[in-house]
Amino acid sequence: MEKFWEKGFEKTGLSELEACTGLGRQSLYNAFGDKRELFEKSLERYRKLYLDPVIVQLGSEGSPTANIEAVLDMWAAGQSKRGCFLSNSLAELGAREPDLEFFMAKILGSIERAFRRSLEKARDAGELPEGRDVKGLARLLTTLGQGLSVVAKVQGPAYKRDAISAVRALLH
Amino acid sequence: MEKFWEKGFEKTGLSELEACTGLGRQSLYNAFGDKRELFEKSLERYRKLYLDPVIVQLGSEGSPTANIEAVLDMWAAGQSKRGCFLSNSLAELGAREPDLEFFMAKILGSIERAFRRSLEKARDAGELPEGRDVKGLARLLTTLGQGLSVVAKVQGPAYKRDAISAVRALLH
DNA sequence: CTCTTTATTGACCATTCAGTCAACAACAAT
DNA sequence: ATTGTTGTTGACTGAATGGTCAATAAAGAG
Repeated sequence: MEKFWEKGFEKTGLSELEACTGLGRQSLYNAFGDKRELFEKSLERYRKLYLDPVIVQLGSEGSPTANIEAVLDMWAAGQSKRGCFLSNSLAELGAREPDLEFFMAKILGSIERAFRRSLEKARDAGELPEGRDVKGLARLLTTLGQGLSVVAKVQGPAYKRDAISAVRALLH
Repeated sequence: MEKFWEKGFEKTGLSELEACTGLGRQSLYNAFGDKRELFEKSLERYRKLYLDPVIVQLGSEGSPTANIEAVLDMWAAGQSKRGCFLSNSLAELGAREPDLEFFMAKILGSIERAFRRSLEKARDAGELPEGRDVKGLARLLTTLGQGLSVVAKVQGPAYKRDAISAVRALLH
């Protein structure tokens, strides 16, 4: 996963994958199928390790608004240069790999849905200002997450903090 | 430019570049230097054709808020699957190509600055709600642009419209 | 026309790529 | 010990990569 994450699908050679897994060529193919399948499994692993916690955080007890803010804090603090494996993959493979595209769309959708549920709870609890569109807000926050991962490649953490702090105004 | 835009740096072979430019191999090297330089020139061309109009729009006469909204409209309407050449390149090459990184950071900075100037004008003209942080807002809008280009790879235009419509609330 | 400079062509280079193959080792069951 | 099965190894394949070179063609200058 790490290699695919930092170098992308195309630029990661099978030899590197052998080296970093410790497995031989054929063992890789026995265990995971071809390179694309291995990539998909890496993406799945990334989801479990880095994206599910976001969804869990959003679904946890307590103030939904506070949960969203906690996620924003996570994003502001997260490591920068590598970006988000999902957004890297979206940008690289985009719509050129149909199965991967479907898989990535699903992940993105689950994040959006988690935001949306939190926002609905927030609205129902009166934590959200009047007149906010929860669907639009959920999509904005999801999009913002992807955007942060991109700009963070060339901008420092202060940049992310400022952008995030600006979007908070929509929650108060 | 087109090939680099839709396929990325790694996945675009020199043979393809020969084909789409009509030039032979050596002519390419005489005219542009190596592949990386050619890529940088493509990025420069993209900036001129697609990013400068945004900056011009933001700097034009009339209500600064309306100008920003016009840019948001452009983003909402823009073509989807290919994404933005800049964000594609940021995600693919990120911090691995120092000269390109510097170049891309400069472009991103010019967009942020254009937003910021518009927002300052809007604030001074009283078009902006009280208490808005123009720097943060400029960075949010820039980041949103990059994020839209990423999610648009797997989401339809309605998705972009919703996210954009949500961020508009910060300008009213 | 002739000479010099510039541009174009296509063959060619070493390297790397993803993927395959057959020989080989480890292991279990009998 | 003798099978059969499973997993591992490393050499190998054909294709494609970015980049170079020498020969040819085109164009400009005297």
